[in-house]
Amino acid sequence: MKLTSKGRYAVMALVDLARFDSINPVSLRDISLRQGISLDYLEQIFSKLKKNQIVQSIRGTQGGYILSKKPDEIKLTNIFHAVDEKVKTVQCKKESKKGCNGKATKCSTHNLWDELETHINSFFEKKSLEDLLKNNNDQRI
Amino acid sequence: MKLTSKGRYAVMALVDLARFDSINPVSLRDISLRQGISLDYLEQIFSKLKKNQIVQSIRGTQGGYILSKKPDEIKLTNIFHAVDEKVKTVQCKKESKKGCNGKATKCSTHNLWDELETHINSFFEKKSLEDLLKNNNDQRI
DNA sequence: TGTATACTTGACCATTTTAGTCAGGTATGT
DNA sequence: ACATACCTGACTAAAATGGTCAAGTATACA
Repeated sequence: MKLTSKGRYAVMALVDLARFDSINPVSLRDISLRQGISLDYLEQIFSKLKKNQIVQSIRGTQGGYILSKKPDEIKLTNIFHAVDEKVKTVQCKKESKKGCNGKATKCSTHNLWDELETHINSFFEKKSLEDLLKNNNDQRI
Repeated sequence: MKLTSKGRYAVMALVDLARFDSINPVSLRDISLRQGISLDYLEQIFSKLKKNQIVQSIRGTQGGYILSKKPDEIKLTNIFHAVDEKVKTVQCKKESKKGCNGKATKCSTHNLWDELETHINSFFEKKSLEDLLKNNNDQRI
């Protein structure tokens, strides 16, 4: 299962963006400084967020990024998906002829991981950027 | 967050054990053959399961391992904890003087990971080995 | 008492993933 | 034209993963 800093950074950056993009586009440089995330790494992340239509870019001086949708329309599941944070627990290779671990049948834990993924995904599908914004109103950075 | 093959193997091995240990102790060799898990790796895993009182070992010929408790008393959370599968999503270092990412305050996603961990743990706390046994009655290996 | 079985421990290692860095671009507002 | 800021791809150090290998120790049983 993958749930690492990349996903966390993506969420942090978008929360930052959501707070400031109503006036001007927000440059990655600003996000980098405010959130303490490497600029180069942010660029990689935003490249993916853009491909997935979560943000829009505006080039040139005073350029930057803005959200493509309203914060309540951006679910965490969208964000994680965009940056390749797969909520995939363990690989019981699905499409090989063999079942899990080379056996002819499913391993005894196969269904378990399916259930777990559903459980986790339901969490991320409910949560939106908007929810996180509310949550952090009194925790100014 | 970590949820990898080690945890999956531990669960698979214990399901195997639960099915066969009522008659004789089950040797790791048998589990290795039935489940397709390396014997050497199983030994590492069972060393930890033993330290955490999930299994007991019986040495010598005809020796092997047996469960320390009944399958319905062994929750998945116990198993994962034993083999160091921490359901720890991302490190926002808790006890450092600095907050997350070197900032003075919590990062905007800090609470999120706490909630997620709670969400996942509640899943594992409900599930027991017994549940998995039932689930696999008609999926003989 | 010898021997096979099976647990026990610790060191080691190849591969993959992670979390970036680096070096160049290109586009655009002023 | 020039500063700003996006854009892209290659590269990499460090850590985690998923094991292997070697050398034991304990016990049952013939």
